[in-house]
Amino acid sequence: MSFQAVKGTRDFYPDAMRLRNWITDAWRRVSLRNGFEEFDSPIFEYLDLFAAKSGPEIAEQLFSFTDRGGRNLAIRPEITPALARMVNARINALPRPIKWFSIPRLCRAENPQKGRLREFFQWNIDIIGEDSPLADAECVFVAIDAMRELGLTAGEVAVRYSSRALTSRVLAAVGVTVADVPAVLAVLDKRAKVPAEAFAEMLAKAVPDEPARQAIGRFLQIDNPMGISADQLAGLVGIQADPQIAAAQRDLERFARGLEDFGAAEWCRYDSNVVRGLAYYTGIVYEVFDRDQSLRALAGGGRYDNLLEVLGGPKVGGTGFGMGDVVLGILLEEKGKLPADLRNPRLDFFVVDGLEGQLGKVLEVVGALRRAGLSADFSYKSQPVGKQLKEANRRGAARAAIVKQDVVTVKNLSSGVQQDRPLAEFLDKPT
RNA sequence: GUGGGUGUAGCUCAGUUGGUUAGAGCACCUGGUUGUGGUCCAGGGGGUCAUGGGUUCGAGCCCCAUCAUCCACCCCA
Repeated sequence: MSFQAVKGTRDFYPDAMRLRNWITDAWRRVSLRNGFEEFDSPIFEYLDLFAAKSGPEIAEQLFSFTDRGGRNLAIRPEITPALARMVNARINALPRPIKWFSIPRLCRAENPQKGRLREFFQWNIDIIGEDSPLADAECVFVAIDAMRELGLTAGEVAVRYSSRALTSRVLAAVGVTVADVPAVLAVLDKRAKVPAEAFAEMLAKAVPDEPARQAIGRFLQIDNPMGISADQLAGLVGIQADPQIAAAQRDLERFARGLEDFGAAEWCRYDSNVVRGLAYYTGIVYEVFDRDQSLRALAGGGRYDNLLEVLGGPKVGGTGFGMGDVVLGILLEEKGKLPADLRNPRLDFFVVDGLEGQLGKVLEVVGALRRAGLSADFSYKSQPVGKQLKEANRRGAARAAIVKQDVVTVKNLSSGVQQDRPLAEFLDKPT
């Protein structure tokens, strides 16, 4: 009888674990320096929490089960509902804006393929209780800050953003009913992913009215809706000017200016094709992509002003993004960004028995080093100095401490330089 | 759920129209050599050739089924 890891899951052997930590450590570092606090939630929740946010169909796409008390539970496929739940529970006590981050382990019952597994880690950055588009801009800045931290450049990844508020209002203005807007948005989301004819066909099905379709086409051509007035935009599309459209434009404009002030503008551009699926987004939305666009999105996010309310809280808006470890890992690997020294664990000292037969003294030295906060290891086997140094080298030790009668020879294993020191002194002050 | 590709050692892969006890490199273990390491040499462990059936005198190789995995579609919080 032999077992293997479940479909779509990964074992993290030490090599892979170092890589995972390298990424999550960077996420954590970046979060903290941008003023975010870490939180976490249980790995399973009531199924209804996810169903309330995403509809009952979601149950098919997550791992759910019934506990012995008859409760319907599910492993979290995302952490945002839990975030909303936690914030709602203390909404009046938390100082705002609430800037929180998390690096949860998530599971989704989908078929695995490139960049998509059934279990993964996802970095989440959220700002709740701040309506200004500057909060959205700050989130994008944080995403870019992380890209840079991991060694990626503006030539390798890009952020594409748009405004769901603007797009929705324009659709309404050309005559798409409120009920049909989600379906049309779903079609727009396909624009860059399917051939032009296929897109035209899908759009014709969703919007039977020919003039309305042409107006939508004109809107999609606009590549700088924040650089023109509401009247100009209305004129270009062929619709009536609308205060809500003007408001959405102003938000986009403040968002774009914020990105510029943050020094992040070169990473970002407006793209009307960005819609973000059928999610709960209400305002600015964005995705981070590799420039070659050979992979899935590295991250996606946007503003969600109704989510807390939908989950039983007050109408407090939020904005944020999620970034998964899988696609990011593939991109970093493909671009050769993984640091070479991830191959070896760091070891400050490897303690060598220089006289073969005084393991006790070796342990004494190892203990002293470890108490001093240095990483140190040794060989269990009694063997010649040469073999021990071979092991030290294999273990990636920076230095070897060769213990003799009353002397320790400290050898730098990269330069080969070595120096004798009295044992007592070394034990007292190893560095 | 649908379609396609691939399954031989821990990893990357050889394996001739089907022909004895299935191989290499890397990794691992042991020993030797190098003044105290990175080199080099020798040896070793490890494979029911994914699984089950079939064809054949004979199957890693051909056929069928199953399973796994990868890629794409659906979906994508």
